[in-house]
Amino acid sequence: MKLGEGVEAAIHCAAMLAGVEGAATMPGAAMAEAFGLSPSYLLKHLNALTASGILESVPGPSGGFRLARPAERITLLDIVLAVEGREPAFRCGEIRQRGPARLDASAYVKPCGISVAMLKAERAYRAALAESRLSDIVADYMSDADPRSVAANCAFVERHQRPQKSSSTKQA
Amino acid sequence: MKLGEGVEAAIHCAAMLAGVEGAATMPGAAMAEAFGLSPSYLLKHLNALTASGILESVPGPSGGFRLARPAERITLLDIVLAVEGREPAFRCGEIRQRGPARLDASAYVKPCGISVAMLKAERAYRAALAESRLSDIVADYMSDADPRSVAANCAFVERHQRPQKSSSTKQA
DNA sequence: TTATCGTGGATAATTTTTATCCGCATTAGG
DNA sequence: CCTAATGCGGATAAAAATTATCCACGATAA
Repeated sequence: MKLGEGVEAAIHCAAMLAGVEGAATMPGAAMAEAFGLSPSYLLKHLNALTASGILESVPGPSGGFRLARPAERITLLDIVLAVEGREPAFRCGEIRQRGPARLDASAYVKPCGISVAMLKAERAYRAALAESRLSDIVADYMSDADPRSVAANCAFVERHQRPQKSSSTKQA
Repeated sequence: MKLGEGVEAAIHCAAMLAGVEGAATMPGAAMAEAFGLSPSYLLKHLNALTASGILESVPGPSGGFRLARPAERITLLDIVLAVEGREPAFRCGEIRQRGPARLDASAYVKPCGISVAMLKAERAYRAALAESRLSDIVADYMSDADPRSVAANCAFVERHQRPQKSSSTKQA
């Protein structure tokens, strides 16, 4: 059982985007630089977040990414599912009916008890992730982390965020 | 996030072994046949269960595998960890300190909040798995599943289990 | 003594993950 | 209008993990 590295990157990016002001955006290349990641591959994950409605993207110069909704309404589960896909980690292959002494299909209408138990545990996992809001992550970071780190991150965001032309959306 | 197919196989095998009487064993080849799996590869997973102390193995003709302790004291977590390894699914790569503006190491003594949140969810997952006992799985199967399936499985176990020479261990 | 079985290592096939690249559409700024 | 910066999507490749097979070996029941 393993989570791809993209999950870590995606969450860090989302947390960083939570720091950009108003409708401003931050280019994917800047975030790749901030975390020492390959820009082209990070874009793949950011695209996944965009496709899931977690991020918004703006093309063109001074384009980039921003959160599609307030950090209060983005959970770690949202991000994990966007990057890793919505399928459960445990996939029942119905090997119970793959043996040589196969019965009629009507003998297997009830779901496999093993699958039920595994999926139940996975619901607990997702429930816990759903309780972690991005805003909590950011708030804890701001209050708990080393002040130097916080300052450095804020400076980075300040330096790389791109204000947007006044569209109808809110402006900081 | 994906679990290997070996987990499903391992749990089904363990559940089947819960049905063998006393100190009797069941050969890996029989279980591979029962579930339509490649015998050589299934053996790998059964070995992992043996190495973790979940199964016992007996070499020689009329050898095979049996549970190393009562099914009441084997949980799904035991099996999942044995097959998938004990490492958490989320591994913090500390990408927060991999950017170009690295700070002193002392700025990163506190664990990354993202990692903390992810690991907390994983503890919930494992706790849920730890509450599923193999004996529960088997009991539910016996009472809920289609009687034809139960009968077929019992017959299979009956046919393939190998009684052991009277060692000091209990005998059915 | 022989045949059956688990053990462990080596190896290969397959799939997934990670990563790179290029052409395209969009758009801010001159 | 032109240019350059940026995201988007697809194709492709490199790397790693998973899945699968095989063989030589030790153990042991018959």
